[in-house]
This record gives sequence, structure tokens and C-alpha cells, in this order.
Amino acid sequence: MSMMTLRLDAFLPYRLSVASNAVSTRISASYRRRFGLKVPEWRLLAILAEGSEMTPQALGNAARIDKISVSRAAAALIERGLIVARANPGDGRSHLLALTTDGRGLYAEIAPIALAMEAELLGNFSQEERDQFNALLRRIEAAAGTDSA
Amino acid sequence: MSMMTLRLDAFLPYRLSVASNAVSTRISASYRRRFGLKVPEWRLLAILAEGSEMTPQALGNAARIDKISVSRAAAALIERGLIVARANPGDGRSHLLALTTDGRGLYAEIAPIALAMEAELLGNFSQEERDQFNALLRRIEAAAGTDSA
DNA sequence: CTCATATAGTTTCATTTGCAACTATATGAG
DNA sequence: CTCATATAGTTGCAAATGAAACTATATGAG
Repeated sequence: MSMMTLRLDAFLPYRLSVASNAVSTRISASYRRRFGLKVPEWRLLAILAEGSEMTPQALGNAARIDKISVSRAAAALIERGLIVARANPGDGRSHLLALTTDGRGLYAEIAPIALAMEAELLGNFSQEERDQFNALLRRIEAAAGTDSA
Repeated sequence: MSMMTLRLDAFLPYRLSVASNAVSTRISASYRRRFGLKVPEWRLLAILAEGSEMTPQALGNAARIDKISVSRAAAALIERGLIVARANPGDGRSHLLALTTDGRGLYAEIAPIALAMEAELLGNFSQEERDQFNALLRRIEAAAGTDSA
């Protein structure tokens, strides 16, 4: 009853955090160095590139970023002319954000690099392993609740 | 050549980050609320509980925490009487840290709770899935380099 | 229509984090 | 032994992050 067997090394939240930090450190340094983008800014670009214009709230939901960070990231992107805001006809409290031509251009530059970095990380994973890994991550995420940012 | 297919939703670094944040948010809130510990402090306790006294440097390596955070976490734990420092006979620049009786007591309280939270997260994973997941995380971590914190 | 309450987004302020500089000790060359 | 350089750990300062307060608009009750 008294001897606990928790080895940090085998403790899932620890392993997950270490892996995530390792990946994130490496990749975010690259976004930043090469394009001057922070992670939330990159995520907003990616979401906007996938779809059409949307509100900050919708962006935050899609990119899993809290509204404060969305606000700051959007301000930075607008400042750089990568996205634009227009009034939201349906709700005067918010607005609609969309990529500019420059924004699309930058995204088109980054996306292949991002995919290449992912490919490098997953280099020795079979397709089956990738799918498994993805599925396991989603299950963990679901089990951890709808929280996070 | 022009249409990029990067869906953020399926992008590994994103998935990993989201899963890790979800888990970490939930678990670290619990450490903090119930025991007043931050994640690095908890990690130091766990490492010290597994082994014997060690230098800040060894602790940092074992817990994957940079030296600044080790320094701050150790200071907080010493302040609370959970660990003690004694001179390092082999090197006057560093010192040796070890759990106090209180530190062991607190660890003994937390460890089962931490394991229970882990079990909850992994509730619907088979043993095989857990092992797979762990192995995949380690491979990713290795591929991402020896960086991180 | 008016008011009370709720929501979208922003800003301010306190806390946290990370880098760089610093102190103290160690080590190796001469 | 003395000096130059390297390493362990800490601290000061600046940037990043998060919570709470704030502004503006929306909505629903009466």
C-alpha cells in the first residue's frame, strides 16, 4: 500500500508534454525565424486558408485558441496586411476576417514547409501508424474534456 | 502544384499540441488547486521520489526541465520544506537536493491521484494501445531532436 | 420603447517565462 | 601558483500569457 509505482518516465501526461514541447519548439522556431509568425498567427492563417471569411469566435473554435489570443493574433496579422476585417452584417459586435492576397501568398509559401516538417517528424511512421497515432491523440483529447487552448 | 492540402485538423503538430494542452490544463489545474504545486515542482518531487539525492542539473535532465525552471522550482520546494539542499562534496558550484519527510508525505498523497487521473484519461485504451501510444510518442520525441523543456 | 442582462471582442494589469548577464567554483596551461 | 576559460546555478529584465475589467452591441421582458 505504501510503495507507489509512478515512474515519471512512463507517465502519460509527462510523455505527451515532452513530445509536444519537442515538436512545438522545433516547428514554432521555424515559423518564427522564417516568417515572423507565432503559432496562433499561423493557425489563423491555416484556418482562413481552408475556408472562407469568419468571425474571431469561429476562428478561435476552429483553431482551438482562446479569444484573447485570437484578438492579438488577428491584430498582428491585420497590421502586416495578411488578413482584413470587414463589418459583420449579422452582428455589429463582431467582424469578419479574411485572408488578403498577401496572406494567401504567405500561406502558400509556408504550407509546403509545414508539411515537410511534419513528414520529417513522421518519417519512419507507416501510414497505419500515423492514423493510429492521430486516432489515439483524438481520443486522449476527448477524454481530457473540451478545455484547453 | 498550387492547391495545398494542409488541413490544420489533420496536422500532427497541431493535434499533438491540442491533446497535450487539454491533458496538461486539466492535470496541472489539479496539482495546483489541491497541492499548490506547479508542473515543474511536481516533476522534481517525482524524480526525487524515484531515486536519491541529486544535483539540479541531474534533476533537470531527468525531468526535462531547463536549469532556470529547476532553480525556481527547487527554491519554491525548499521554501515549503518539501526538499532540502546540502553541499555537493564533489563540486562546490552545485548542491544536492533531496526530499524531506514532508516532501515524501506529499508525494505519497499525490502519486495515487496522478495515477488515477492518468487511468481516467486512458480509461478506454487497451494495454496494447497504451504501449503503442507511448512508443509513438517516444519516436516523435526522438525525431524532434533532443531539444524541448 | 426602455431597461436588464448576455455576448463579442479588446484592453489593462499581474503573473509567468525565457534570455542574457552575473557570481562562484572548477579545470587545465604554462 | 596564476591566469584563462569553462561550467553550475541564480537573478534581473523584457516579452508572452492569462484573468478580469471594460466597451459596444444584442436580445428579451415588460
